[in-house]
Amino acid sequence: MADYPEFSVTTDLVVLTVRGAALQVLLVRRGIEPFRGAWALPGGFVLAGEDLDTAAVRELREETGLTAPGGHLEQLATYGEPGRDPRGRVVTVAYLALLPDLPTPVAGSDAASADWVTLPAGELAFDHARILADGVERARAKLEYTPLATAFCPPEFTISELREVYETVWGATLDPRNFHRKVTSTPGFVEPVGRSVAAERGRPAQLFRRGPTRLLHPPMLRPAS
Amino acid sequence: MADYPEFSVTTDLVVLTVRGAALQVLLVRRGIEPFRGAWALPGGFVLAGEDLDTAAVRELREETGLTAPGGHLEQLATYGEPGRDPRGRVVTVAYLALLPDLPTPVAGSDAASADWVTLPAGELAFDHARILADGVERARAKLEYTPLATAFCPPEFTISELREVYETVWGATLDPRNFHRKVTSTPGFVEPVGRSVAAERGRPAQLFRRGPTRLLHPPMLRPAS
DNA sequence: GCAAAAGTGTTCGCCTTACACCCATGA
DNA sequence: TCATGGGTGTAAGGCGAACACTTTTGC
Repeated sequence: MADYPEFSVTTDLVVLTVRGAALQVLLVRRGIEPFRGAWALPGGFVLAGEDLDTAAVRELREETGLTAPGGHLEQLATYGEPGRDPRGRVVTVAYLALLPDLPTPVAGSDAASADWVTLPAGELAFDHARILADGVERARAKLEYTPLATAFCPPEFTISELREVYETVWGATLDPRNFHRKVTSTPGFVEPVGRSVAAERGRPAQLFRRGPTRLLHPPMLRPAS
Repeated sequence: MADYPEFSVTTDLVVLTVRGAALQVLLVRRGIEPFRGAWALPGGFVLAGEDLDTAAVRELREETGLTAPGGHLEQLATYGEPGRDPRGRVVTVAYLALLPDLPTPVAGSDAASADWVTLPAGELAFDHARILADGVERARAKLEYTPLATAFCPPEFTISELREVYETVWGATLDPRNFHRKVTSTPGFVEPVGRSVAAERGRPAQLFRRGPTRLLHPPMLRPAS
């Protein structure tokens, strides 16, 4: 063991949400060098005796004040190119988090300042632009064959809200009628709550909550580019 | 940086191949403690100044003597649970490699001994059984929507050979006629070489090589379980 | 009633499936 | 000529895309 090089290990988070009609990512302004003042993904060093997943959850809570109830957190990929951090040899295990649009704004507790930024998000510190791009691509792909779009929604939601998530993340427009039928006919995707909610205009929409299925059969199909 | 804990980083490889009608994984017998004498995934420590991908390619070459020409190598996932290595805090970046059934047997150059083991592969050192399971699941899923099955085949192959790869990895039987039509009609999946090869019995089969497509439209469908 | 959004019915065409059938070779 | 595997034709059924149509609300 002593013959081999030592690394620092960090977890960085690609935290995505859908607000209005925009896909947004949680970014922090770096308060220290390197890249002081630049936007970066939230994250930090893994502590001794701490699991990688635990570190990611802790960073998410520290940066956003949330524990992702109803949200989703998964490992994305690991980045370890020798020159990627000027401070030394740092390996970053990136995580992807999908959260509903929470009324609580970001409380930058220990970060200099944190904010939601609409994509595309311009220049980022380190290789975070690439990590962000990988996370967005993963999210787009996973909407097809998993019910993870519900992670962007509150616990109870309408089919239209769910459709807006798909349209925002994919940057496409979907037929409301066929989307409704597809979602409600896919076993275990959503379950009716039994109540309705009045919209600003038009017929009230039924409320649904997420179903038990973790994999969609058949998958939702992204329109041809 | 000095305030944060130091880690060792390794790359471990899930190297899969299809031989005969069996899905096999490359395993090594550990020559040193811990887990001396047990089967383990090939791999080793990342060197100073070495990229993670580069380390994976190096380990693959050192353990198998191959540079995976025509094969496939991708990052799988990262495992960093505190107690997973009794020697200390080790984070392992796992890679998945898909290789054709090479005439060259495994040359265990610096490993104690390496061999192909038919799945399922019993007890493994560390948490390698879980890493292996993750790799097999990734391979099964990727055959659906990518042309990676060709990574298990030699540069030129018949449609029947490709079908045997699918059948072996999925553990399912596929209709030869429909499989042939599906593969040859999916744009960019395979390209005809123009030559044929005589089989032991029956009509000679046309040879194909892999096409340029990286994503299958439409995907190959796994039969309902 | 009218506008607007929710939700249903129906048709068309493509793709999968199942399987009949023909082709090319060795014995 | 027969057995065997390679490859094509074709009809039935399922599903997605498109869109007409009905339902339920606010004004």
